[in-house]
Amino acid sequence: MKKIILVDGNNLLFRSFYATAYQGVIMRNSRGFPTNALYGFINMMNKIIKEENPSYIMVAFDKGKTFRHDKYESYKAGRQAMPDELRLQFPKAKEILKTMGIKSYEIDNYEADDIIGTLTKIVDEEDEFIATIVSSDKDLLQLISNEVEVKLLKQTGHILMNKEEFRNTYHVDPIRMIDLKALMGDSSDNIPGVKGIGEKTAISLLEKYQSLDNLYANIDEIKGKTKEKLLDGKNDAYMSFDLATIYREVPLDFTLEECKYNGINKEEFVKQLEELEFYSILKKLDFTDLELKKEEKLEKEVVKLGTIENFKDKDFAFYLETRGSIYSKSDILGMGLYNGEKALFLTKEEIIKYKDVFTNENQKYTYDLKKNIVVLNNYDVKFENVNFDTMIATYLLDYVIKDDIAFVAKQFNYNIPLYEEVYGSDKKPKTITDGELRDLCIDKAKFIYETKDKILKEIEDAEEIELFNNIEMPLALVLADMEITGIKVNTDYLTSVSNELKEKMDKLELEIYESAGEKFNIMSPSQLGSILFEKLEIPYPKRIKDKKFSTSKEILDKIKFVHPIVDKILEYRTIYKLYTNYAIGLKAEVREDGRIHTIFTQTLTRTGRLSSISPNLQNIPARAEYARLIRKAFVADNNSKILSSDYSQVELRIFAHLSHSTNLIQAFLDDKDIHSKTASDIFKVPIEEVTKEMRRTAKAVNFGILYGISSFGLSEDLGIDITTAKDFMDNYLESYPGVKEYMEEEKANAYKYGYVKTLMNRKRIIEELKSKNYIIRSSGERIALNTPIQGTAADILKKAMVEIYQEFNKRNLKSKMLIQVHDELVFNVLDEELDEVKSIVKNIMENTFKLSVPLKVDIEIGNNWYEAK
DNA sequence: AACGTCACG
DNA sequence: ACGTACGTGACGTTG
Repeated sequence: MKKIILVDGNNLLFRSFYATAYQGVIMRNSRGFPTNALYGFINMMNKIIKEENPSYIMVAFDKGKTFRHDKYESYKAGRQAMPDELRLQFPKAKEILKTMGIKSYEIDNYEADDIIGTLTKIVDEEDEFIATIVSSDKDLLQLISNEVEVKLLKQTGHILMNKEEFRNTYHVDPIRMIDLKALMGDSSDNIPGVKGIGEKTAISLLEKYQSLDNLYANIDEIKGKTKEKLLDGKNDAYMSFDLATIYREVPLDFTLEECKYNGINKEEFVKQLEELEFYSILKKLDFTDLELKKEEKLEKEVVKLGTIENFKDKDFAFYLETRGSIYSKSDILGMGLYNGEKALFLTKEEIIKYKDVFTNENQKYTYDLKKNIVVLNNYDVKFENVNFDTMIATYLLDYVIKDDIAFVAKQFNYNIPLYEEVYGSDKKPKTITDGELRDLCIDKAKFIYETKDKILKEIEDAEEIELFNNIEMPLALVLADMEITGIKVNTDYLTSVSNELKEKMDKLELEIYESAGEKFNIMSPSQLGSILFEKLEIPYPKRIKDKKFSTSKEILDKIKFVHPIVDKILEYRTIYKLYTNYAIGLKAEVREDGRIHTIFTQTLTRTGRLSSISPNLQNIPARAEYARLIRKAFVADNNSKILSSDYSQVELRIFAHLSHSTNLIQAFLDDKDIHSKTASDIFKVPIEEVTKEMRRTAKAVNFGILYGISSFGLSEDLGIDITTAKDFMDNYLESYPGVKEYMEEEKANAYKYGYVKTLMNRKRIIEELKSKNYIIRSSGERIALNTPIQGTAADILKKAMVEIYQEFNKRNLKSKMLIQVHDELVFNVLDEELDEVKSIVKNIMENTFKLSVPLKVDIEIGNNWYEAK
């Protein structure tokens, strides 16, 4: 039996194009040719070859308007014209296939589907071949037969759909995919289907009637609204049936035998990959028999090398090259400098030797200033008058930052090799010569220097210059200081906690094995699933999706009364997490100085928040009382206290301000307990009569508002039914006039401009709103509602941090800001400075930004982080 | 490397 | 009808 692989080429190119284009990123080579679709396409073809080791393979493409367009005007009308960036990549894809030894085929007036349909028809009719179709388009599932299966591509990986699998999923034969589409439609192809009928209804109807024809023949058996919809939509249904039917009589001028896989022309393939500058793909190929040319610069312009003298009285850009993903644990490889005329490479020793150039009066520009400060602090190298950081600037402009300057440079058509291309992976590290290193560092500095004005102009145009100059740039210095300072940790305490936890775990483990009647890996969701739901036969409390049992807390909570093992597993997990992630994990991060130095990533989140890594100090247990004890490990220095200051309900206050809801604003002016006040409003009882339960519910409603509410989400969160959740929401909107209008306006503006802004003009582009997919679009709307709130809160705390830092410096205080946790700041405060610091912090945090409601800050003091809360 | 789970705001 | 809350990071298992 021979097997042929049939690939839907259009589908593959579209997918890989939009995989990155959707984020606003279109990869190009150094000549500006777009390459992102080809990148995914080639990787996918390589993967297919590797997985299938095919003897026969062909790739089909669409060509011209099809007979479907002639017949139905609206066909694919909803689809936007193909972007130029994608269209340009098609001919290249076909060239590459040729080089790969893979037949590609297209014929005027037919789509790739039709070509594949015709070939599988041949496969069905003869006896020699079987076929595997590769695509993410479910339409092709109609071609499944005894001889034909579909590798249905998913976001990651794929599902192999054969006749049996299809029947399991849709409860009808594969050919009924057409009938299914006729009923439910397909928005991406503008196939209307029957209005009001979705997948669920369509499947259940077909399960009963098998086909569209039979359904309409027995239409009188159907009652109610569904019948009405079906009758109203009968024409649409038959038109959709027609559109969804793959045409299987395309006049092909070749045989299956002619789709033989010829094998790759390596030399030519390498040339093509080099032209596209796909060095990472090149590297993965095992072409040891070929002499791989190093990335040859196309007539690379020669940069004049200078001496340190050239940088003593001119503005310049510098880039510090380090090796290692976490800069605080990285090696310094050197630094590139560029001043518009001359370039210079400095070794680590030279950086230290010439450190004065970094503190002189000249304007300086870099990429990731904070990294420079932190890494070189150990060598007493300081930085002054660095007023432009490309990483921060492009972050504010909502470019995609991948912590790698090369990634940003690519978006400005600078072809700097990615970190991984230069240094390889942890597993397969690559070496770099001194010359390569020098050129690389200089290229990076050059990129910073040459794009600075352009980027600054973009910042000004986006009205983000104040945010940039007064908040984000100074904040880098604040964060650098926090990272350098670190927080003192009581390691003995962590050790005793971990011993205690280990004991508990061992005990629980034995009890669980006994209860289960066998040993198994408790932390393996799949093993745990079979123990609970198969061996112990605990009924699974939810509809089973694709054969897999979830063992999430949500599920286990539902069945914990059925079997005593469940509670033990929940407890085991809690303790396990505390043990590995916190007790052991944190201890491993303590440096020689007895302190933990986290890294605050300033350019990662889409909302403007910081994040914290290695370790993450923003998710230290706070909610469960037992777990909170971990906080005792974070202690004050000698003669000091830990001071924690946190904003009370900052996001709801911002929401009150943004929505202009007078009722909400008044509640904050009166300093009411906001959740009780909300409870009193939605349950329509006086505030004194609000019960704990009502307050808890109201709190969830308030969260829902901040996240861009849906009644389903609220009902899931509270474990109530959707109608009740909807009632709560309606009552809320009724009680707070203006809120609904505000939310509608915010969404409308987001659609209009394609982005939203915070009160300090931080901008977030929301690509999701352009999606044709309802789910993605809805998610975009929630983002549009939440980002101004979460982002403004981030803005305000960042502004406060900068002012507090500057005030400490001005007064020569020795107390230090240590940690930021989104609405909380943690300080080490010297005993004699306690009163002064307390008043500075409270005053600045509450007054740094004026809203129509007051900002309220609570301050706690203790010997460790646990006590200061 | 991706997924599941769970810690935080 | 669709399938759902917003923003993160780290761990273990599994393919």
